[in-house]
Order: sequence, then C-alpha cells, then structure tokens
Amino acid sequence: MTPKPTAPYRPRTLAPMQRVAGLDYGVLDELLGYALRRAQVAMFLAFHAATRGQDITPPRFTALVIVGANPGISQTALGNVLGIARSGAMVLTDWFQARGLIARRRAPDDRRAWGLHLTARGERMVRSMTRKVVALDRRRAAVLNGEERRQLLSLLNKLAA
Amino acid sequence: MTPKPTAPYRPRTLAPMQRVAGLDYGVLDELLGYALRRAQVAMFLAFHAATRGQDITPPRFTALVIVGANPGISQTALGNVLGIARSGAMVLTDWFQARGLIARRRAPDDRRAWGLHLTARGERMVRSMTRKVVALDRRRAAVLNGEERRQLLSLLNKLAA
DNA sequence: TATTGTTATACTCTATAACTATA
DNA sequence: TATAGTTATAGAGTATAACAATA
Repeated sequence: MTPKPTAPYRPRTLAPMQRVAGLDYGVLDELLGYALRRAQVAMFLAFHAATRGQDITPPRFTALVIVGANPGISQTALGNVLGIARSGAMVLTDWFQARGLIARRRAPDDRRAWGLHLTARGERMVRSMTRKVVALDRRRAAVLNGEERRQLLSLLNKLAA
Repeated sequence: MTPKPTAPYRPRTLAPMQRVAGLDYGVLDELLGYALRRAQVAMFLAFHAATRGQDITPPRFTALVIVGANPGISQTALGNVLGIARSGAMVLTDWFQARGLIARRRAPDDRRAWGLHLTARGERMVRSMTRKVVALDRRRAAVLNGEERRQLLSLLNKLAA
C-alpha cells in the first residue's frame, strides 16, 4: 500500500491565549477553568511545534497509544476513550487505515465488531511519536520541580474524575 | 430591540474522555498534557451543565468578562485574548451585538477601530453568568482543599506562561 | 507601509439520524 | 430489542486571503 500524499497539517488552534499587558482579566484570574484552558492551549501548541510535519494531533496520538496498548479494542471503545461518537471513531479509523497505521480485523467473538490493531508501520509511528511527546512534556514541565510535577498530575487527575 | 429567538445551545463536545475500566492507558498516564486535557474537558462539561439553556460558552463568557472589565477594547485585542483571528472576533462581536449584549462605538483616537462596550443587558448577563460560573468552579474544586486549589492555580499559570 | 475591520470562502471536527448486520 | 459499525448530512468554530478606510 502506497502511503497517501499527506495534506499539510494545520492545527485548528494556531494562536495562544495571550496574556495581554495592561488588561484587566477580572474574575477569570480566580477560575480554575480558565487557568486550565490556558495551560491546555499552551500544551497543545507545544505539541504541535514538537511534532511539526507530522499529521498526528493529540487525539490521534491518544488513539495510537490506546490501540497499541490494547490490541483488538473496538471502535466504540476507542470512541469512548476519546470522548467522541461512534461515527467519529469510524472516520478516525479510516484515516489511520488509509495511511497504513491501523488494521481492522474481525473480532473473533462478535461478528459485528472490528478489532483494531497497529500495523508494523503504526508501531514504528507510535514509538517515534512517544519519544517526541514525552520529551516535549518533560520540557514543558521543566518550569516545575519534580515534586510540583507529581502534585500537578495528581491534582489534575482528581479534577478529571 | 427584541431579543432574537435563540437556537438551542449545543456544545461541540458532549461526551467526557472516559476512563474505560480494564484498559491500559500506557504512556498517557505519565503525560501532563493528557491529564490537562482530561481535566479541561471535564470542566467544560461542568460549565455546560451549570449554564444549561444559556448560549454563553466558555470563550463567550471570557469575552463578556474582558469587555466588561476593559470597556472600549478593540476587536483585535479581544481576539488576542481569546487566541482567535480578527475575522473570528468579528463574528463573535456580531453575535453579541445581535443579542444586544455588546455595543460598538467608534474609538475616539483611532477612526479605524471600534471600542467594545457592554450594554445594560450585557452587564446583567455577565453578572448572572459570573455567579453561576464561580459557583461551578468552586464546586468542581471541592475535591481539593484550599491549599491544593491555590497550588493548582499557581502551577497551571506557570505552565501557561 | 502597516493596521483595523470586513467579507467571502474553505476546512476540520464532531454530532445526529437512519440504516445493516449481527447479538 | 439492543449494539457495532456505517453512511449521509449538518453545524460550530476558526483559518486564510483580499479589500477599504485610516494611521
């Protein structure tokens, strides 16, 4: 299978949520939700910068990792992890399949479902992306010391539950 | 000005990023970026639930607060705060103007620019939304103690810088 | 020349709803 | 009846590019 000519990757969000000097942010400065969003956008932009030229966005990276760690997972379960509808999981899986990164195999126990599997190429992709993303994440977290980092992770997980 | 018939609000994201039992999340569990995204989606959904029936999304709430605290701000500056292009700030301002929440007045010093101002109605809206959003934010943060909350806020702001 | 606002247009992501094949 | 996957369609949000008025 010849790899498709890849359209240049364009993230939806190109611009940071700027801290404009001299502006009054009012109640926003007290809200966890606002701080969360700003930090998340900054991380997203850093992800994009660190993986420039690759078409793997954060949700796509998540999908690759999940399929890699859970071979045979169904499209519906993948959709649940990503927080998207079944139809979206379809489109996503098609996208990976067209690029030879994921293969669908009939689930042995349920003939309605597909089991998703990384191809050899998908394995290589997830390994190389993981290296880049872990390095980026550590770099971003470098403003925190180890203890702060662990604490942040734990507080975020509490909040997400 | 008669208030427009408001289309029912439908957030882009309806579903949480589920923690699916028995699944291996691999490297994702070590990534600040992933935890950040999950916490942010959870907060977004809580925002939606707490303001059900209102068409004010998080970015719109941000816009109202910023215009309220900085009367006369330009569309371009507002776009920078939100991290969107000028054209998007236009569409957004049109949306508020059509609902009588924001008024455009010519900037006295620069005849190219508009100064944005809350209308009386906009003021009421931002006050009522602020009450709801602050209450929601506190509720969400209730899993943390006061010290943890302050720490999280400070760590997030470090990360967003 | 550079910037503000504007308009037209296109693209990405995701939802809903209806359908099929299996369970 | 319920669920997995599929298809078609629609909508929200935002980008780019070109333009007019003003700086």
